Amino acid sequence: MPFSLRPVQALRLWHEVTLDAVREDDVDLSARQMAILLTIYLEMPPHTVRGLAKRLDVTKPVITRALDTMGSMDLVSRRRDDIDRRNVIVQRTVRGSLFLEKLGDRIAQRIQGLPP
Amino acid sequence: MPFSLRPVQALRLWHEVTLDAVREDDVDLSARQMAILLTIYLEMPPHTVRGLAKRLDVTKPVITRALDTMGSMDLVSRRRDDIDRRNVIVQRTVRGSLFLEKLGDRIAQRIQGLPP
DNA sequence: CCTGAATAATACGGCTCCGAAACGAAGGAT
DNA sequence: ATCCTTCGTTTCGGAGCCGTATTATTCAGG
Repeated sequence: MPFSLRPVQALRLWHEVTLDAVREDDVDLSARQMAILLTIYLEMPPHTVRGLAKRLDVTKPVITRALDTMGSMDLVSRRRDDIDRRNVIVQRTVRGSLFLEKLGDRIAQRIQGLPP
Repeated sequence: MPFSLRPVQALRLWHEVTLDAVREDDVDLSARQMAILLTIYLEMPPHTVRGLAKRLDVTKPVITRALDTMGSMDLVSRRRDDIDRRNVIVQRTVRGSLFLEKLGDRIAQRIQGLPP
């Protein structure tokens, strides 16, 4: 039996999780940055700038800048591809893993508390 | 029986919804802006700058700036409180309602498609 | 080699956003 | 009328981010 949720309940879930994140995290990521981060951590590697740009349907500089910012926050890291040195491989970090782990726990916890 | 979800499944849900939003919407809201918008639309009015700042645990200029930006996007509107003219009342707009309605539908739809 | 394609990064002008501090307008108390 | 508080906004220097266009590096094919 699939779990279903009215849109307004879904919005409340989103609201609670977002509110928690704003209050407890020091980082304030945009939707684009969050999408990039989640793609890197959830989808099959390798991740390149071009691939991410295509996946999100945004321009490449958007990805480069987001990686600059999140790299300086130590949420992701970059290295050159040794096989094709034009490519940049985007990699996970310990801090990024912890950040998303916390987010996942928050969402799961909030879903648990929803009306049946 | 409460619906439960592993954190990694919860993250996948978040990922899919965020990815949809990035690809289909022209607006790219930060977590703070989204939290403000959802608070305005889901919680009991009236909403003031000070109240929102307290709710999100951020400074007042953060709220003012976010309202500037989202106001120019026609996602929210402001008017003076006639009773206490120091206050500013934050109000919903048609476009904001449509935006969040779309988001709620997206989340509900993605939850439906999750493994049981 | 040399040329052309592909990749990521950068330059640009313009806008948003930051936290801390100062500001003006309005209300409350006496 | 005069303080004092409250509220939202603005200012400041510094930083991030936008899309478009350009650059540098690398690869692939003749």
